[in-house]
Amino acid sequence: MNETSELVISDFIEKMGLISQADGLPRIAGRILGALIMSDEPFSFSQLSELLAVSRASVSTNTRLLVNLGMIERTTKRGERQDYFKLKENPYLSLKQGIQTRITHASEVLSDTQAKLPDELAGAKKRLHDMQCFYSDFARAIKSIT
Amino acid sequence: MNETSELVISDFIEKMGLISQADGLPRIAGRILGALIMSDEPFSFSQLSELLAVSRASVSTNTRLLVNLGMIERTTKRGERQDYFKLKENPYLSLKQGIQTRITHASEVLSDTQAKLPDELAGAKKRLHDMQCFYSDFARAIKSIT
DNA sequence: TATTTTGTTTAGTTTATACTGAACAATGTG
DNA sequence: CACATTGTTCAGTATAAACTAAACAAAATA
Repeated sequence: MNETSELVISDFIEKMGLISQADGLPRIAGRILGALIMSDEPFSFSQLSELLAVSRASVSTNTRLLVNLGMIERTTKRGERQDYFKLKENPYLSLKQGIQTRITHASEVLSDTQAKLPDELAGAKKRLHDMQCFYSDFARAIKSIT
Repeated sequence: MNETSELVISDFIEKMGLISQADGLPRIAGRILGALIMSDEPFSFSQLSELLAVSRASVSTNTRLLVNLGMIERTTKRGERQDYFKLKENPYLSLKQGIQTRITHASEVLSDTQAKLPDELAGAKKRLHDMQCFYSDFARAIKSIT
């Protein structure tokens, strides 16, 4: 591993932190993800803490978050007491599902409201309907991704 | 307008605030959007401030945000000094574009990093590639929405 | 010109949340 | 058993963002 590569990698890790933040996840979660994407071997709990220069508490909470999201998984090594972490096979599947959940919820709010309104409020019902169409198209498009 | 409808409407406005928040926008922006969706007539600046019980400053910043996002537009009325606001014709188009921008940015980070890495790091390049595939599929799916 | 209306901007407050340090429990090791 | 290692939890701090009040500028009105 030469110096240039190391720079590219640490750069990528930081950028993943920012992307993560833009998606509403903690910056550290993104950095952990970035580190695991770049590594063939699983990272140990303390390795992550050192590499990213963050507290063990943050490693604990953010790895759990990513595990719950289904993006990484906890592994072990023979003769080792530490927890290890690696990318899951299809890390983006659950990311997709998370987005779907949010869209579905919005879509429900829209159709519920539409149903509750009297027919006199035709304009509002129309606008709600349009918006819901957009959301269901959106949901369908995402569902189509393999 | 009967009482039940008013309740449904104020309920919807609050829910739009929460949805907006989940999408990374200010709660008040969502509430403004909700109010405009429900109303056939444009709302004036001060009407929004009163209806939603928020400061004029918040109305100013959040309406501007929504105008910049292309979701609402500023209008006027003959003989009136106040600004008015109403939903744009296709409010979701630009919402879609915003998502596309974010995805495109992430995709670029991934391909840039991939390009910079030496071929020895085949595993990392593979994982970057997989992730980028997901993002470009995602972008394509969204682009397909009318 | 003085006053009111209107929207913007800025400085400060409030609120939410990311993050840390330290205490802790569980488990392994000598 | 004493001690070290490891991950979690909790209380507190730091940070970022939403929101407000008040000062402000621009324009209409009197």
